[in-house]
Amino acid sequence: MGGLAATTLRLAAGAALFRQGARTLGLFRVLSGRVRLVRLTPGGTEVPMHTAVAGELFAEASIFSAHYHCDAIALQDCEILVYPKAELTRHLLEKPEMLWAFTAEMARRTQDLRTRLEVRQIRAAPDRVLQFLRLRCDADGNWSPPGTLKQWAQELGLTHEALYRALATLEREGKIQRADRLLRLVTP
Amino acid sequence: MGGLAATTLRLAAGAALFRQGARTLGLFRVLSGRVRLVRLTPGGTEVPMHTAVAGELFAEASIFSAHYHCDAIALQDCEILVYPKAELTRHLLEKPEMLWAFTAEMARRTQDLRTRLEVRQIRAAPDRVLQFLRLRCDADGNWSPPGTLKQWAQELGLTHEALYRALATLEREGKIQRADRLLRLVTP
DNA sequence: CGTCACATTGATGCCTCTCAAAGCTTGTGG
DNA sequence: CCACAAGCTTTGAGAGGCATCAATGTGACG
Repeated sequence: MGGLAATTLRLAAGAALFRQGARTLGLFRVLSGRVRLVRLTPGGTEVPMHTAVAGELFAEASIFSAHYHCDAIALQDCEILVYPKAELTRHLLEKPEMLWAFTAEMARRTQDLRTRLEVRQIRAAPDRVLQFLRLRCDADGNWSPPGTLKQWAQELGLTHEALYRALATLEREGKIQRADRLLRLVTP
Repeated sequence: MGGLAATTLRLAAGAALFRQGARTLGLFRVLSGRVRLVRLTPGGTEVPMHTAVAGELFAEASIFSAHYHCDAIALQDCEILVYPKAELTRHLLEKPEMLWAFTAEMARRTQDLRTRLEVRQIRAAPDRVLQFLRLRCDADGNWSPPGTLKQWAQELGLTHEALYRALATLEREGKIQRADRLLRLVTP
């Protein structure tokens, strides 16, 4: 964001940058670490909506809302850049090509959310994991979860036990291979 | 969309406006009827991403993509307005306030998708239905499903049997009241 | 070396999916 | 006006799988 004033702040692992219902300050860029956006169901379970990694912008939708609809929780120690809402708004309105890029980013978020929804519709845990891997792995079928398996399990909407078992099953069936943290998809 | 060329077309109930993977034409407005955007899981189940009602714009994300990521299926007989992609792009870039409104609409979509994700995380069918109603009902706690209960069940990510049973359970427990198509939420 | 969180496996129960069958509603054609 | 067909609605029975609770192993870090 060339020439846009911004302040940085630090966030310890597990700390909240903002909570659902809080007034929106603006939006954020992750400089280092990872931040997860989660909603809480009435039952109290956390539903991850997005995980922003280093370099990434997040909480875009908050520009158009007076209050946040999610909690933002640091998964690790983080450095965060803050773009104040008012300035950012002015900035975007003055430079249409910037706004265009911003809109394109939001479109990508939409696609990502739709993919999440699609994956969550698959009930069988092994199939859900498999589909997730298919969508995320590189050309060689490799992928590594960024963070713990427990965190990944939340992302998938499974208990961690279910994920462990699913991975064990898939490996037993020869559909994936595991080497330390690396997962390889064995394509038929 | 003032002054933007557009053509209209008709769509019979059940017909597809476009399919996943097809080249993007542009975007659409529903003049009458209802159109559902669905993705297909590898297992073949349809996952509804959005249901556009009369007056609503849909397939916005397609402006930034060469191919559609969803199927668009008419739930009823429909009239659809088509905005060609190239013209629309030019139009949006020339009028920043138009682009701003467009972006705001995308932000709303994002929130809607997140709500969907949140509701789907609730496993127990009665609780899921209840939460859906809480989010959708009016001030008096009333809501009516637009369309059949089967369609609603898909929207909820439940089998229609599970939905019928959940509604029966909720009514038996006095948490909702049913009168023909109308549902009333009994708040404690 | 002790603590704490993650990783893994076991046993149990509940709930949704699946398959099946029977009322009910709507529309169509004779 | 009635008979039939087709699709929605509703309820039943059975099974499989994930959540839950529980216990143990393992790794990192002070």
